[in-house]
Amino acid sequence: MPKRADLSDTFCPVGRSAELLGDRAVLLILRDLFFGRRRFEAIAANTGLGPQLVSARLKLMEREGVVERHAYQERPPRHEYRLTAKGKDLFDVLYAMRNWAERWAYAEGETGAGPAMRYVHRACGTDVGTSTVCPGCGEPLRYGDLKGEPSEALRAEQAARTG
Amino acid sequence: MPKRADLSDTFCPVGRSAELLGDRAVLLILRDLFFGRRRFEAIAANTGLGPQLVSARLKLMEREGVVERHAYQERPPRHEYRLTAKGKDLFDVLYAMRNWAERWAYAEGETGAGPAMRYVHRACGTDVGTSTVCPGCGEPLRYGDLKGEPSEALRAEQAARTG
DNA sequence: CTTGTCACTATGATTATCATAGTTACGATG
DNA sequence: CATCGTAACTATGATAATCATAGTGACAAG
Repeated sequence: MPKRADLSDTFCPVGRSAELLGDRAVLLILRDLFFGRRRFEAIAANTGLGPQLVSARLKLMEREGVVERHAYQERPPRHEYRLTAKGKDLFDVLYAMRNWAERWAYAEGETGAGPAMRYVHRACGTDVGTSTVCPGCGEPLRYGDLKGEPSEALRAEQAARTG
Repeated sequence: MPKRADLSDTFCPVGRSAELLGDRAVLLILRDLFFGRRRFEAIAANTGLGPQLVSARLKLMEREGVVERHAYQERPPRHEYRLTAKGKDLFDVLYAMRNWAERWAYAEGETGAGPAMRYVHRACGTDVGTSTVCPGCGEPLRYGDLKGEPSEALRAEQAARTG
């Protein structure tokens, strides 16, 4: 491809987000980071992306300020990647994607009974379904408010990928 | 590229969404459709994408059931593209992207005073800022509840692109 | 001193994307 | 009736991103 058009200076907010988020690899890496996977190899294994692509995208995300590279030990040198505040604030986007998929992207009963990924509001214990506001207590849902529990099908799939 | 890994059968909901939404062109086309642009040429002009790419993505989106091709006149044959219910339900994703960008992707005062795109809750007239719940009346915000008003900077940019 | 782990980098084949130009179907203008 | 204009595309060739696979550097353990 010739260099794709740059959207980083458009005044449209969706355009600016699309520069970073309009990329499969970035979305998958973000998903893993939100899920608590911080190490390079773990992300590469679970996403199924090649190490070159993971490396390139993590560098991009670091430049964009959504992740931070952090040494968790010196000898041998080992690093992990953490979401910054700007990165954590992408939770709403990923959660909206999840909600949409749960509503539209599965065949009847494909994940057994219930959603592929169940979320419970920590504060009140309510299963939030696919709402942006807790159906129990009415509070808007933010990053950290929810406890996710993967369905049996999803757990099995992840186990197969990560060995 | 070699054929990229297929995510349409993963059990992860973010993965399933990423298959469609992890693509700049799809996001830009969705943005335009939400904004009321339904004609092929209008979308191509405003997004800046080539007609080949717009054509390919609209076909993909039709296969995925998020848009419908609709003839609005017979002679000469003219078509427009409309969001289906499944497509309209992507509003939360685009809105979350917009909110994130408004909070993080602009330099101080870059769009003048206020956001690049202002949204007002139709039901109560409150400026919703970057919330998912109306700060005035507390209602969750859905597609159709909001009236968008582009900033002067954004209006000028769009006018320049669409001639 | 060989094997193993983590975090990458290098290489080559394949394919998506862009810019530009061309096509089809018609209506309107001169 | 020949040309111009518009909408909605399709065709072509150059360029660049992606994938699979293999390899590197730093260390630790056996």
